[in-house]
Amino acid sequence: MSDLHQPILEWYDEHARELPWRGPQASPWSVMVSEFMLQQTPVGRVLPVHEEWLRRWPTPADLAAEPTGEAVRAWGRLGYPRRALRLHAAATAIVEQHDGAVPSSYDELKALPGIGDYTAAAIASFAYGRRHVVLDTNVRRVLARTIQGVELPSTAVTKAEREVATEVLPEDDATAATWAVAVMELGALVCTAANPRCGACPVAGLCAWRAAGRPAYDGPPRKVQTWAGTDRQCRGRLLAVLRDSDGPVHRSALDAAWSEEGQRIRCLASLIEDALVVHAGADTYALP
DNA sequence: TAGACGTGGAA
DNA sequence: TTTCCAAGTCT
Repeated sequence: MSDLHQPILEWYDEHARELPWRGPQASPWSVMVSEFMLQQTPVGRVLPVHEEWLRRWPTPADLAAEPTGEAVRAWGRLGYPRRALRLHAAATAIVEQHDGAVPSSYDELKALPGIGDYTAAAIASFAYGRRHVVLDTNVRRVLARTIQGVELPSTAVTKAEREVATEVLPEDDATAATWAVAVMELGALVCTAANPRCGACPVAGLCAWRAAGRPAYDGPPRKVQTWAGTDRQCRGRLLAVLRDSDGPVHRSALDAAWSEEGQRIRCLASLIEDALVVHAGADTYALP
């Protein structure tokens, strides 16, 4: 048993946030919806949307029965709206292939649209108490610091990194599942990327990075996301017009949302290609 | 495997 | 004001 286990498990027991997708009352579907929404989106912005989704669509079948456009609209401003499409597609697959119940195995989950390694492990672990290596950015950062002694993990998950995560995973399913969420929570609340609160950390005394004097990140430059003027910004503007409209909108409304014509046309075409937008009629567009 | 893919809050 | 980035996935 790793020396990290007990302090982190005890810390989690005392400091864990109460979130609607946690605890015994949360359904696997609630967990699944939260995991989709939390992919690259902060908890605070997910909270109200998740509540609305679970109220409106308490089961996968409820969502699957809706047009995909309703999922896109209800996604609101969470960002990366293709996640709404994939969640809808996953719900449809669950109805057709799993009798409407969120599957419990990693392999079955991984086969669903929008579910990669992290999300499959997270749902299996958090919703069903299975033992899995749950390797998200928080866990990677905590292990990079406490064990490897570096400020931040590499860009991509390495084999060695996964081996370390496997080695520190508790043996039994229940403890492994709690461990997974506990390490994530520690990374989210204490061992944060920018200003870690080592004074509040239960394993500060065991941390290799702290012992080394908290050396600054010394790896390849991390890519900076440009934003202004990008296709992503343009697509976001166009989709927002449709999302905020009850029905189809005329082309002129989209023209007003983005002045650069070539880019606007290209982005509208890509939104249609992605099935986030449909050509509703002569010069009118709508959510699918 | 590097790049595309939204959004808004914090420093 | 600008930069960074938050529970990733897909191609």
